[in-house]
Amino acid sequence: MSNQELAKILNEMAAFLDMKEVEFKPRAYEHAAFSVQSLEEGVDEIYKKGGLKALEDIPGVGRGIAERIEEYIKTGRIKDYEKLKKQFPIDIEGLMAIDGVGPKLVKKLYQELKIKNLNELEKAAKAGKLSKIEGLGEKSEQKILRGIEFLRQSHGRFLLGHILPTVRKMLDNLRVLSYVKRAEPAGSIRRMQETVGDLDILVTSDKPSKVMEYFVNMPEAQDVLSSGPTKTSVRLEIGMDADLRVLPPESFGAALQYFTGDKYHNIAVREIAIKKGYKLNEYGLFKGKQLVAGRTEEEIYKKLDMAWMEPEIRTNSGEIEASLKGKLPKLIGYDDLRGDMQVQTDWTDGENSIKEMAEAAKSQGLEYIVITDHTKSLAMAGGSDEKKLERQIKEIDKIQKQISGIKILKGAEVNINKDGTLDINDETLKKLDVVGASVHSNFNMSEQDMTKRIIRAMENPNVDILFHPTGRLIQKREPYKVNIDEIIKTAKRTKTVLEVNAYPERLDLKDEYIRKAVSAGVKLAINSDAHSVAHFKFLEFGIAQARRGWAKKNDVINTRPWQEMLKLLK
DNA sequence: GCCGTTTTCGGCCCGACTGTTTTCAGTCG
Repeated sequence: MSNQELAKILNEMAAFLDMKEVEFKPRAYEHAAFSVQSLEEGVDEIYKKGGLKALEDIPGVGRGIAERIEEYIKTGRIKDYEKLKKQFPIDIEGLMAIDGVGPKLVKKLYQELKIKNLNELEKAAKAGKLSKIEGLGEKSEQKILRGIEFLRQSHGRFLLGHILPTVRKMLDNLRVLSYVKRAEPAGSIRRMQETVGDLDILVTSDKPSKVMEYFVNMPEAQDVLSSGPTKTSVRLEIGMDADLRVLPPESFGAALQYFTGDKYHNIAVREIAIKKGYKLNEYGLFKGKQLVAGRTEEEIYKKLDMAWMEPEIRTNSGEIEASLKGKLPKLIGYDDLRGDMQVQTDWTDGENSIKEMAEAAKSQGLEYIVITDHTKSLAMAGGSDEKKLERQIKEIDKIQKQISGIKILKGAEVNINKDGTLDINDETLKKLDVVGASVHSNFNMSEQDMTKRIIRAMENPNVDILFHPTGRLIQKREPYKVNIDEIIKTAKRTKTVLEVNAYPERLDLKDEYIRKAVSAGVKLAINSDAHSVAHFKFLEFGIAQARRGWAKKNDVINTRPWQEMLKLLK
């Protein structure tokens, strides 16, 4: 059992209760599900330590849900859930994943047409049966079909690194229009989340209708989904939906605030506003009908006695309390990195030469890079053996003499064998400035064996950094099973640095693990894992990831000059 | 079902847009 599974059940219970038109309970179950999902500890651990009482300490979990969690831990089932499931034997999660389908529609579909899952819904829609139901029509039927298609294509979310360039270009194009005063992204893009569901753009303009007209006709827009005087939605060519909202300047900060924080941050902030006798919406902070703040985010938070929070941490996971107490961390900045400690070249699976990579890094403003080509057991990448590494060391010395303004350090991305030994001997490793170790094979080990394997590698006095510590590929491959708490503990004990790999598909460590590592006092390195000169720009995503994990400049070793950085290694 | 320097009872974030209606329910963020 896992928090993930439990959260899924609680969410489904919320949806079933919505179908039954029960009041308020659905929100309670949703809230509990979210809390469970974002817990750092397993609910079974919490229960073991503190029993029912400890479960009730989880936000949104009271006596009732705590007892159901207890039942789940003890028996692996929740009777109330099974009762609901019996009443509605349907794949409610799958159906509600379709855009425009909510619990009420699911109920109607089940009662009228006995539809229980995506396939049956698709069949009914294609047969024109949906439009015959009262309250639905042709358009709803087509919308559902498009929703199913979209879901199948993309799982509905996009990697930040894949879509950000397009988004920035669109924003630039909006900003140069004479009738657009400001244009800013909000939502998950402004929070720099690892994946993005859709795009929110906020604009101030004295000619809203012209902005809307531009937006629906811009080359990136493929379909117009809805269009009104203040809000327009389009589907972009890249497959993502984009919402544009036009606002008066006196409301711009309020709208930024409203559309940037995730749902849970916003609920918490609005509740604080209510307690102080205000109402907060996207147009401003109001006392009765009087607008008291709205032009900037800062003035709104200030009225609520809160310090302004960086967008990346607005997820109601402690930032509200820290803001109220004036104890927000100063997060690492986007200009704070001086070096990149994982760079591949054409000596193995990289695209470019050592010199080309060094020059590209220099022109991006970096002071140093570490060359970390793969080693021999990664045969597919032409990994180096000891001899090839020795030759590369000499080659780097030669290139360093030809190039100034950037330090090229010698390193390797060494494979961790199945038993935790490395595929390069210690004598050779000692000659390198930086040794990164990583898992590239035997992903399907038990958690216990994998953890032991990685710990053994970290205990090697030559291993400075554990590269992409969990091995996940977002939307493609699950992380291998590993006990992250043990890894963090070992990192602290052995002074091994943990990597925040900035490659858009990896972003590994993920934010919640970064936060754990930071609070354990473990040092991090943010690296691009560049395989070509174009990849140094990925560092931005690694920094965003670190910021979402509440990392400060001081927690990240490659914010320091290279001489100082080296002193922090084993 | 949860929660409390407004409450252990009585509230629960809030507004825009769509589609199918003829005044509004449902969904979304």
